[in-house]
Amino acid sequence: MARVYMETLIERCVTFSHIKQLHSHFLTAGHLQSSFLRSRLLDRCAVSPFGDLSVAVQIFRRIPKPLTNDWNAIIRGYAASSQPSLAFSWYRSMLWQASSSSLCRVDALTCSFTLKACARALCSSATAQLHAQINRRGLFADALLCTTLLDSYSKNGDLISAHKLFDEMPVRDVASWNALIAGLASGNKAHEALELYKLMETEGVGRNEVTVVAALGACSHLGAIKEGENIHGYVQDANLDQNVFVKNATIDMYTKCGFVDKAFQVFDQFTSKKSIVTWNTMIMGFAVHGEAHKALEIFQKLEHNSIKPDDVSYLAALTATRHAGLVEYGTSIFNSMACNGVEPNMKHYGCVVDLLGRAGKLREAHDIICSMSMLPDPILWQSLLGASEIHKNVEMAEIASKKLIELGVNNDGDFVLLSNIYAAQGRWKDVGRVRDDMETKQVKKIPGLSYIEAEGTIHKFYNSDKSHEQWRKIYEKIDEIRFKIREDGYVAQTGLVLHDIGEEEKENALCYHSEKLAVAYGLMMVEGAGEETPVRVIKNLRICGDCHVVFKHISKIYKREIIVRDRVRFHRFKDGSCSCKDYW
DNA sequence: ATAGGGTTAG
Repeated sequence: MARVYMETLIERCVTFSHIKQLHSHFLTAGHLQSSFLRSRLLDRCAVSPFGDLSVAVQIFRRIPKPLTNDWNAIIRGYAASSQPSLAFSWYRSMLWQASSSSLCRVDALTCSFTLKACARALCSSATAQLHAQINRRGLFADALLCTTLLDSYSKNGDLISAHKLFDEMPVRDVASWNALIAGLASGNKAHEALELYKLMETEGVGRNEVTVVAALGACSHLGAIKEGENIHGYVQDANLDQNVFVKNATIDMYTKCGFVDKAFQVFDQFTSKKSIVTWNTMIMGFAVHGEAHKALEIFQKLEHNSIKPDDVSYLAALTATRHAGLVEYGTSIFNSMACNGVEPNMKHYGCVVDLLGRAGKLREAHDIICSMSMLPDPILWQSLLGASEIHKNVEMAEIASKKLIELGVNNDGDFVLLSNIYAAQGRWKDVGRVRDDMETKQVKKIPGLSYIEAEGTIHKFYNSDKSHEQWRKIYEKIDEIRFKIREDGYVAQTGLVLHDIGEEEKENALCYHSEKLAVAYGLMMVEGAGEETPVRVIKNLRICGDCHVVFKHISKIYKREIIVRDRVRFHRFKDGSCSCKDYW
């Protein structure tokens, strides 16, 4: 039989039994002598979803003198497997073999597959070694291979090397740009990602679906709605909007920028096939905006559309109940997971512990942590500690703190919470002890940071920050706000201040919080704009309780909607109340 | 000939 025909047969294998039949046929017909057909079959067996890597390895072992492509098939299989790091040992064996045989040599594909393994196994040292190999073997001009290398640097978080490589690459195409933009967007360099995206536009480099997905992701991170809208506009102009990845990224962008209704509009008008991620993104979108009923309605629609919810769907639904305090609903969802074939993971536990704890069921939350079959991670105890603070339960707080100390967690927030609980009861001696602990343990403090987009740039504020060029005006604005909200009945939440100092000093310690500075600046900037323009602020930590009260007053007195994205959810202040209904 | 870049998550 002709080789071309056999090749077609390999391509037509869609079950494992096809592969096995073909393999036996090859054996009897002597086709395994043909290195071309052999490596094609090996590749199919090693990487296709219905294949079997261990069988591929068995076949490989029986090859007396494996050639380059036989090795490549196995390395490719391991790179795509659940143990990508095993690809490295195969790569090393191949290198060794190649040094003593003229039948196999490390080529561009070998490097490409091994780099894929580096990206998946998060191994930056191997990435650098491969980089050296690529240079030594004169493969640097290969644009595809260089992009794979760039991607591996990106995924390993080495954005400096990724960027340097990008600058040095002799040939770049759209995929090279995409790899770097995606790396920057997910590596806490979303701003640079958008800069690069805009550079693509000005340099006239063609953008595609992958480009806009990465750029939209950067907007989601930043909450950069203006740029997000621009990209969405481009998506529509360039007819990229029927791609499901693009849709999902767009929905997520509108959600994370605070416009969940707009996100739903995009979701609702999406006529081509939704993926499970589309559904999950929308459920999570409503969940973090506190719209639990809409989130859960969509969660139930999964069933009506005969779509099996996955682990993220459950997490999103649990998140919805968590932010709305729907304890019974949440518990029943949690308990139904295992029956529906989805085992709860650490994040599901995190959600449920928070749900119960926040609702004041501290004992139940504690018991769930203790009943877990896996080792509970520190976040669960942190969550219980946070709930203990809300419900002023010293005993449970001490249990949780003790666990955290045992686990060697040195997070300033935990110490602050504990000291908060003592402070709320006037136990200043205990407060002092916790403070001393913080000193001796050299706990690192994450500073609160809020930022706001105005006139196309991002303005950042820390607590009591005076670095903004308009800081005097901002502080004057805060004085004005304080005066007006006092008339509206505001009383400072001085119980939130940790130090044993006078009331007036406590109030002063609160009033220049980063989120207040950002909101005050935002109010100044939208003064001329219509009432429908909200002030949108993003904070890296959770919003402070006093700021929460203040923003409710502001939204009423200044007739201005304020949208705050904190570390875990959105707060929308309107007409004197917040979308979280004071439950957070 | 065979290879590269993408979405949701406490």
